Amino acid sequence: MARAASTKGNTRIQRQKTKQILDAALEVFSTYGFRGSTIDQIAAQAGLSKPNILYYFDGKEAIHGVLLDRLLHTWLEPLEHLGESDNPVDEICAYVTRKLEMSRDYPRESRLFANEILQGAPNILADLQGPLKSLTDEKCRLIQSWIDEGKIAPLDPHHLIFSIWSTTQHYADFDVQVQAVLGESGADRFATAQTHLDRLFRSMLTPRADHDI
Amino acid sequence: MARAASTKGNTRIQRQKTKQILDAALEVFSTYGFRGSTIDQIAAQAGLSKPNILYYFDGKEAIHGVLLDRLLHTWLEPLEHLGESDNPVDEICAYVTRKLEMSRDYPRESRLFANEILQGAPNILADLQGPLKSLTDEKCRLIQSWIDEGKIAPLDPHHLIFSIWSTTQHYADFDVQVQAVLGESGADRFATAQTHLDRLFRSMLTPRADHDI
DNA sequence: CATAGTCTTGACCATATGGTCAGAAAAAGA
DNA sequence: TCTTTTTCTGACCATATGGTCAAGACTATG
Repeated sequence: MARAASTKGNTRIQRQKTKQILDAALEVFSTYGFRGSTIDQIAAQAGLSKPNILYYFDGKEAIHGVLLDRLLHTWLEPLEHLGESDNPVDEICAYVTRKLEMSRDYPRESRLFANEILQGAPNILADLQGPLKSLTDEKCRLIQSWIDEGKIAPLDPHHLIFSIWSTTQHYADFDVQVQAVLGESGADRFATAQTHLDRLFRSMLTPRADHDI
Repeated sequence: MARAASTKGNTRIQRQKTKQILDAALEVFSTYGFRGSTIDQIAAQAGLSKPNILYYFDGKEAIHGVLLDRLLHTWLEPLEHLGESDNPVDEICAYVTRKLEMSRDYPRESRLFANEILQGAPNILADLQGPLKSLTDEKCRLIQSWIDEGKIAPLDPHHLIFSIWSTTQHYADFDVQVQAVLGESGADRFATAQTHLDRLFRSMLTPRADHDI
């Protein structure tokens, strides 16, 4: 009867099929973007018929919407865990590591997000200006306090976060380019990236004698 | 009569209209991606009729192809200028600055490129594996020589380049997010980013005493 | 100004795509 | 088993979109 507009989850079959569809949709949307994807593609990927897809979801946009909702949650989580610490440099580097691991383990989510932002974030602009901005501002105040205490080198917290996001997500969003440029030696790209990024941010964050800068 | 398959350029009108169309197409493609864009959109943006667009180009894909060709040239140029220098740190930082300026001045080109890579680079994969890889490898050897001479700190040249690309292009590709997070204070985002990135890469590149690492 | 060549467009076509629907098939209850 | 509910599908519809074409409008030039 009356049920959630876009997410069924009562029956066993409903749970299984919705999951199946969302996984297929993530695969397709993250590869071709929203407008570049078709319900038929999603159906084929999920091994279901098109009308069957539309039996579980109210339309192409509804599927996309559910994916974006879940994505935002997943995406914000690591930053939420950036907390108080005796050693802020390690704390931030741990965040970098975590973000890189997400690029390695959830590249589809990263590309879905990138696609959405690239096209002007038509569906998640409010979330960016609301929850994301709030959380980011909060963490920037924390970082600023570390700077004031002299625990990390002085820098612009917001841009530090942008640098972390961009460098780590690059390995998911631009993986094709990364692999093309690295060629044969690209097999261990995430391991070498980990070493590189840790060194990059550690060297920037570690406070040093005044005369160095 | 016989003329270039996709680029007319003989008559004055031809030059003007092709330019007009390419500019409109860049606007549209960079915003909605290839499959998300329609010839009608491009026509509207260019102030021309759809058949008129198709009079100058052999189809949607041909327009996209021309844009990608030009893009690759424009995109590789800054890296080509990374050359010998007494002060490698300044040289690399100048490259960072140049890349950031390109994000500021040519955001559409950056997004067109990002869209193409995100979707698996179907049209430029060969260029990535060929010219781009060659150029990158060459510059990495140069960077490695600087490392060997002790002029810059030891690091992975390829990943250094990835970090430069990602951090600078982020300000074009993810501008919506950057502005959402920065809010009111985002007006001077490119200026503050410049300061931040210069500091970031300078601190990583500057060699220091062994005991520091 | 007449003519050849260039440019432009309204009308049209074929296909792709999002979405609907009536009814069949399968599960779940009784 | 019989009934009810849920799940599934072939056939279908309306629209959007890439692309064509014949004919008209314009431009340069002899």
